[in-house]
Amino acid sequence: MDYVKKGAWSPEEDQKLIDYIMNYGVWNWSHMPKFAGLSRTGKSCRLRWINYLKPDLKKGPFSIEEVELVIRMYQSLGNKWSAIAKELPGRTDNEIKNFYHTHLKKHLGTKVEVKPKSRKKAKQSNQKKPLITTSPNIEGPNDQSLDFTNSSSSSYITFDENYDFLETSNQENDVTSIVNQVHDENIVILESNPESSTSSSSSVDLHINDFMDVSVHSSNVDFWLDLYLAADNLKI
DNA sequence: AACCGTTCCAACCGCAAACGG
DNA sequence: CCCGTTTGCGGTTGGAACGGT
Repeated sequence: MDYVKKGAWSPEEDQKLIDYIMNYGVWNWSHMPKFAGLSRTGKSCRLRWINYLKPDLKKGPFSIEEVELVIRMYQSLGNKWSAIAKELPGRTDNEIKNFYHTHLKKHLGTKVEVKPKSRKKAKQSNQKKPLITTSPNIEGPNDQSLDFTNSSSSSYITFDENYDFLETSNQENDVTSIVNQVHDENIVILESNPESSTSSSSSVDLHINDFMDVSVHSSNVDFWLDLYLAADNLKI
């Protein structure tokens, strides 16, 4: 049985694959490695070409529009990565899947953590306030707010002078119509009224721990997206 | 500087669908 | 149809890079 190389591709292998496909095109993945002078399986060659070498691939971080599209399509299609990829030219199913698992999965529908830049500083300063310093949406002189107005819909969470929860608002998801509120020293759990005008049920958990991490749980995509965009803008 | 835990992504694997003789 | 082969898909993982101690 012939030796078959596995693992990371070398630049030389990449060049052989590119040269071969540019000259002869793709005709049969399982036979072509031999002709291209590659000790790889056809499967490996196909994957390398589709996910990394194809000239029309878009490289670099996902744009806000792409992130939004991935989130919305995942909501409607689930883990149909290839179907989602068809809507994002230049992005591969593997790339979208990786992006989802590394950046979105831990947040979407479960939890968003907006962390302070330095836990040490937060602890030293001994200040019980969120370390997010976007232009505060001031409701009163002593209020502190997390402001998400830099995305299309306005959302904010407001704290009073003791950094206790005051209110949260979202243009599309009116969580101010709260029917249930559980509040202990660290956690505020809010549940919006499922009977309210918005069709999507939602809940928001606000968690403030000793280091002033702020975590928001939401099953609402729009609300989550606001948080994602805010955090992204702040490079948190 | 060394170590260790975490994050991220390229690439693998197994399986299913599609193809074609 | 049937069956062997090829292609495509989604889940998983190995290891490099990074950050914290």
